[in-house]
Amino acid sequence: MGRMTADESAHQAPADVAATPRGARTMARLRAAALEAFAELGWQGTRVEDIVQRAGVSHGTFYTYYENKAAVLDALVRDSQADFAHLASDRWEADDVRGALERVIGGFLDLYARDAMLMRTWLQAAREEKRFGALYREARALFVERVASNVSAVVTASGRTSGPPARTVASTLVSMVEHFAYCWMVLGESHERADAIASLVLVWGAALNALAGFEVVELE
Amino acid sequence: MGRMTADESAHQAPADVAATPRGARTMARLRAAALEAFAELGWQGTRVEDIVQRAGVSHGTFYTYYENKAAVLDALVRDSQADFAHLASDRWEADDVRGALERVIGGFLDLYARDAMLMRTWLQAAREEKRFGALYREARALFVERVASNVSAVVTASGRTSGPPARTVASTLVSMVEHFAYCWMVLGESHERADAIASLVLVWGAALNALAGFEVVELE
Amino acid sequence: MGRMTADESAHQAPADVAATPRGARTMARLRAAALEAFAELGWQGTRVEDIVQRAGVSHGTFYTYYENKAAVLDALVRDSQADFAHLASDRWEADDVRGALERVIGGFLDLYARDAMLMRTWLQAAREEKRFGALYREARALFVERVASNVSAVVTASGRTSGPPARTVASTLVSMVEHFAYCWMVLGESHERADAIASLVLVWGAALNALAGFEVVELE
Amino acid sequence: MGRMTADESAHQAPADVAATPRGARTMARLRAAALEAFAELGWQGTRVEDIVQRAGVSHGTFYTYYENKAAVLDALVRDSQADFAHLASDRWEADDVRGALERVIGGFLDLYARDAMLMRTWLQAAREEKRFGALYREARALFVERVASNVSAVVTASGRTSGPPARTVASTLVSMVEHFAYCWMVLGESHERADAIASLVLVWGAALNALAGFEVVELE
DNA sequence: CATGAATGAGCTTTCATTCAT
DNA sequence: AATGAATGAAAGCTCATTCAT
Repeated sequence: MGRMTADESAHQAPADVAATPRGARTMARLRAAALEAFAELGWQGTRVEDIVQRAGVSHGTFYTYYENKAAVLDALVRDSQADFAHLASDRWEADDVRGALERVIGGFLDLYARDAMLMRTWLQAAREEKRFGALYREARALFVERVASNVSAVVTASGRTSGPPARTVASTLVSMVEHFAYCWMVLGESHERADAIASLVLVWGAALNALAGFEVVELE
Repeated sequence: MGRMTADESAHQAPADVAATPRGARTMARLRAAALEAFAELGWQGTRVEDIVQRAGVSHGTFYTYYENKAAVLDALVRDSQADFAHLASDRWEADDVRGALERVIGGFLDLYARDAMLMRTWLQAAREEKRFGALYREARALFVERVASNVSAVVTASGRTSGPPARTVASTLVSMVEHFAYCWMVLGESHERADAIASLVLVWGAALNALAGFEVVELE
Repeated sequence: MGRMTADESAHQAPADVAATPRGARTMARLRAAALEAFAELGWQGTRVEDIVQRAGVSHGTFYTYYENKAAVLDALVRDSQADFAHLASDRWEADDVRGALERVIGGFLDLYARDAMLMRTWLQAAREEKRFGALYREARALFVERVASNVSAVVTASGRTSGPPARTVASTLVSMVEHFAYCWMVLGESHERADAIASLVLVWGAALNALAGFEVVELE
Repeated sequence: MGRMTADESAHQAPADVAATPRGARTMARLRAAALEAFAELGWQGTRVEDIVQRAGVSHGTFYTYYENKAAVLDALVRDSQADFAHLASDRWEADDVRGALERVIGGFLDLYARDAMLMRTWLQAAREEKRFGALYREARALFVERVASNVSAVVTASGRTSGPPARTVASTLVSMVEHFAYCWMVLGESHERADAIASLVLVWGAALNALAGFEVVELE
């Protein structure tokens, strides 16, 4: 979901610090250590000290590569979001909407599972640092817009014109997947993967069918 | 949604400090000042200093009434959640499921609108303070459980037995309303109230119909 | 010499922190401790820690009264400069120019002796902090301007019109007294007070006589 | 003015690093870069990083040539002061004292103008680093002593014996020229070169005449 | 009940200097 | 000779909380 603006990526470390293999190795260790620390201690709770300890480097070295802990998180989130963005860009083929739903929802949940700790950290940071809040809104907006455009296509094809705006519907559907994933994988609500996908596909499918006025998505 | 546990309410101010009218007035001013400060500065950004300044009392006075800023937020959230809990406890009558959906969804959005700044603060705090995280999970669990029980009743009445578990479906539906409300009223995503309710009722209704296998909720 | 501008005094502690006698006492101790620390350790060498240790208060207390070490120095310098400013404002009476010179030069040297360590600190700070550099230029400009105006009066009375501008002459004379005092009392150059005054008065007097074309200042 | 003591020059780079043409070039670039950096950023404000960037060499290379930034400044100041020392060593011929004054004062101002940024840096450094403070006092002492000896000669020739000691008078006169030059060329006080020389020669000349008791220096 | 001065632990960031390559 | 990654000490400032008045 989304992509950095120039401003947001402005705080990256100079490209040349990792020019040597040694530098690249240290940078990678700092990244991994940061992820680990964020997972264990949370965004707030993580001090630069916690990162460098896990990376096994000195305090000062951190600042050779990242301006501050926000810069490391930024780098981590940017990579993760690139993968999410792929999902959003898929078009739903009219003859296999169900398949499209399964792919986008399943893919989303899988990525979320992979990056759950990162998502948690990002959302923690987003509550307090404008930078990450804006990034979140931007990433979400992209997702909502792509879903809205697919929903629109389905409804238009069906000939229906009434009903709530596709953007609002898309916003509710995206909210559902996103927050469900958060509650499941970050807060620890207990669910089976198969049930989760079945539920989400059922709700999305039923909603699309209702909007279209006939069975666009096979639910049985 | 939810209710304090003994442990969480343990840090209330001594009952007697607010016994006098003067004490009660000071306490009320601190509450109002805290809400205002949280809204303006966020959970992190609010210092005890910011609260007492707005309340027009001295620094030390704060601690006469509340143990720390978490205690004020706790009190504010507790009151707000009592209202949310009412919504969750409604049973959906079989002959007017649509009406029930509209009441619970509409009521939720109205309460959320009233307390949007408080919700924001609470969620900020929940990301970093165990106390509020637990409170959030508890409140949410209550809601999910009540919705699951209503969904179950609808499905059972229809005679269907297959499909995803009611608890998982309920979790997705509750996630949808809750996060949509957050994105709309806290993050500032732009929506019309009527469209919002229409969308949410449509999705919930369609999902219930799909689960039940026939039109439990009239959608036209 | 000179007076604070609004901007320069902007960083003063809030007036009310020293409202109580206890607060006033602490503030005075911090001032005295700062002066002592500056004298011993120099501007650069003095850490807030050095000040609070000498004052016998905790680190945090310092920041209740002063924003940083520059703010204490500002306060100290402001008071000192008020005294210097008095000297500069004297008009030289035509019938006792020598007396006027002795008063202004002697007075300057006495004040400088009293505040030598403060002057040293101020000048150290002025080399690196714009705030104090500007303050110094301002204080000096006031002095030069007053001297120039007195020199002008003497020359005009004499009927002479040629010669270098009074402002330039005043600048050289003020430089002489000021830097001589610095080298003597700060750098430790060895001089007798009587010789110092005799030399300075001799040079100023001779210069005035030369400008006026006859003996305005009696030198024998 | 002045010359290094063994101790102060002890920290020179090993003689052989600049033995090769390449080494000599790098060293020269570091010198020039340092001067530039000091002028732009001040003594405090200049980091080794700022110097090597301007010189286009790596961080580590700096330490091949100079022990630290003080060592570069030391080298720069040493060269500059050699030129000042020439001025001080001139004897004033009895039949052209005015010419001697014009040469020494004019020469001083010209050198000061050429090296104003270096003087500023040196004086900044002198306020905080003993090494440069001592160097300054030494350079100044030499100047004062030479002037005192010339003043003495003039007075002795005149037959006068009373009056303040030549050393004290010389100290005031040297202070005047030096600090006037600083205020003019470093602090930016506005003066015309001709007026500056006229004023300074007038004051020195008048002082000498007063000491001698007759017109040693023609002032009209 | 109210006041507000005092405390001090805690985290961030900078940069001179070293040294393995 | 040159490189540049790594080091780590050092200092500033904030703010929740206490407690004497």
